[in-house]
Amino acid sequence: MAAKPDRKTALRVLGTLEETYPDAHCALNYSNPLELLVATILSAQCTDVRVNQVTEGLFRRYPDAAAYAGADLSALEEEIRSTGFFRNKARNLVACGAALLERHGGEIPRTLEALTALPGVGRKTANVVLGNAFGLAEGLVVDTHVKRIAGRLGWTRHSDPERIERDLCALFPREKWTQASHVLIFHGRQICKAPTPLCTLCPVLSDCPRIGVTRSR
DNA sequence: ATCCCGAGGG
DNA sequence: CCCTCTGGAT
Repeated sequence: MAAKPDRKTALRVLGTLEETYPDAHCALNYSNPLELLVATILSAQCTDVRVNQVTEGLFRRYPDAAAYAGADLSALEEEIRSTGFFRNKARNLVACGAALLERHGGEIPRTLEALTALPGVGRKTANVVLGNAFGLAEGLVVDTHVKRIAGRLGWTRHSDPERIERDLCALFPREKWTQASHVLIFHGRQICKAPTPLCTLCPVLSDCPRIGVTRSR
């Protein structure tokens, strides 16, 4: 049996990560909820740097939900082509604009349920928007980095992101969820990488179950 | 070849 | 749980 995650240890780890990465923040740094939503939709399998480049011009041409709803699909595809998965993303952005108009008067809804009901918006994107645009996080942002770290630290034994999120929510108080997402993602990108973590540089190595199991450099 | 702050469908 | 969708950087 895997030892169940120790809440006290987990909180200590999180505290250390917060001290180590005081500037950890959302890589898609948009206070406008629509911009954040669009940027996050575009971020699938794409670097945040490229998303920021692409969205820079995009927001001028598509300032609101109506602009996406009425967009020319193939033109939008071309504009976001370099972010990958561009056909899915363009179709979703247009459908999303229409859904925002029909269901929410062109505004961005503020609940997980309403956000995930939008085309192309899953749990991860919804949590990013809720936490960073509204300060109303209903959970943690579980991306590939958070998945990996939660597994390595023994915080979860699940692989399904929804169940991982449940485990992490149980581990940390609600007011820490958004910042926890940021430091975990930052740590995952800089240190606890896949497949080779830079353990010699890791600030929470002494609390990591992988000591003695995994070699690193 | 492998990775990038995923979503939706089988 | 699996698979597909896609381009760009390293």
